Amino acid sequence: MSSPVRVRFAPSPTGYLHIGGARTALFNWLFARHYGGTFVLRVEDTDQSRNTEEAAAAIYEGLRWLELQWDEGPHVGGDFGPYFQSQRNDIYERHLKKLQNADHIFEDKGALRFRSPREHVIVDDLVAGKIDFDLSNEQTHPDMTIRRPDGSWIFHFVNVVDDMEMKISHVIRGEDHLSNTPKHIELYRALGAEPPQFAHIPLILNRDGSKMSKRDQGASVDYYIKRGYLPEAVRNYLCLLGWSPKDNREKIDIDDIVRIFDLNNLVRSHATFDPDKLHWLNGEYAHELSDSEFYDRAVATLRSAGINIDNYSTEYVRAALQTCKGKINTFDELPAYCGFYFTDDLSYNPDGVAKHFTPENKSRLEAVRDALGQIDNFTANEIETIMKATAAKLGVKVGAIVHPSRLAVTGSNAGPSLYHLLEVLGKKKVLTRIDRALSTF
RNA sequence: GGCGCGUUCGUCUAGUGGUUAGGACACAGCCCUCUCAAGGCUGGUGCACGGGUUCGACUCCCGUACGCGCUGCCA
Repeated sequence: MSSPVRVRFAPSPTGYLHIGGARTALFNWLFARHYGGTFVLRVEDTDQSRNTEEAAAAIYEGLRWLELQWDEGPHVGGDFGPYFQSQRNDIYERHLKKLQNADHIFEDKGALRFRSPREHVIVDDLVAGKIDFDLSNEQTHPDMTIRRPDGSWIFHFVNVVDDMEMKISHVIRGEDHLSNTPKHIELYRALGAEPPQFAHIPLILNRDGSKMSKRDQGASVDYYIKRGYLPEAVRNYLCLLGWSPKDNREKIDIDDIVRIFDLNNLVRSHATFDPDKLHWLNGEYAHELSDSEFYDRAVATLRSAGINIDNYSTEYVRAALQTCKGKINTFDELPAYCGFYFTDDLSYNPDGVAKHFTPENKSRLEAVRDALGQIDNFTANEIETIMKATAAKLGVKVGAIVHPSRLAVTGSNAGPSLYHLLEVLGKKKVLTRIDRALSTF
């Protein structure tokens, strides 16, 4: 690569960061990092909406969350600003003048249009390959508008001017722009500039094959932030959509990806977003969080779920959460998983009641209560020993008393290790809960 | 309609003329086990279709079908 690598992510401030946009940003970022280039963030707010900063905030937040730090752009500045199109009017005027002087522009009912040279344009795309577009027919390829009668600019023109002015070397964007590219190339040429290299990456679709749009659940990065997904996991998953390390790895360190990422090995077909795989991958990351990382995230999740953990000692909360570590894939599963630690007002799972709160289990549960009541040193080890001994005495498998016990104490059929959760709850609470359950039989 | 791009298990993908078509998610079964997970093992499902080219096509060419995109004074 002869000229320095400069790429950009150029979203319009819509108030949210689309998951597809996030991947576009990610691929730009990866490419820049791989080649030691510059990643520019430019806000395409040509429609002059008043709340640009507010609407762009979600984009900043999403990019920061994914740790896709931009080298130039809003908040960080740079030598090619301003980085908001709404502030670059004089630049557009200047280039418009150039085009007008060269007779490339004509007026049409107050709007300005660019007169196409009407030739074939070859797009040599890094992903899609060489494509020949025939723009010679005016009927099928009308001259594009570049400015509205009210003076506002059309995307195609400002996008090209900005990429040119900002010395963008590679335009990496969604494939929905592929068909626009020959028109853009005409503009570059008319402005006397060499077009950048183009790389059009395939789109991300929904399960049903439709394009992911704002309305679709999970189409916004914000969705994953709110649900307590891990940014490394989401970022990793996004990398796997349209790109592959080709060695069967799925969970890959971002530094490794930076090392091997390139544009010429991108997949050319569209990808379907698979929430299940993301969920799994998030679990892979969640399971290897350190104890303190897990604790911090868990506490934040419980707080925002409205679970009152402040009535409990730090020691208790810490011990409770420790029994959940490695058991959940995403943090939004946590409140339901461990809520029983933080309330005495349990409701019993109906299926579980039907299955485990049976007449024959009543005496077993009573036996469990009595046995647990005998324990002085109420630890998981001791509890396990006693439970097994009790089962043996009753002549049943330990599972036969574990299930009703779990239901009695947590209200659920699934959860953390029973012996450990009993220890955390403490003898007093455990006995109270078993008695309460017994009274419902 | 025109133009462009695409099509390998349900999904993400590996594969660039000769492979038992590999991996992952999901799914099913088994093992382990105090539940649920995790982990281990096993299993099923795939080259859109039709023509070529070739000794030989998932791989190359041409069509068809289907999908998606563009065709805006949206970005």
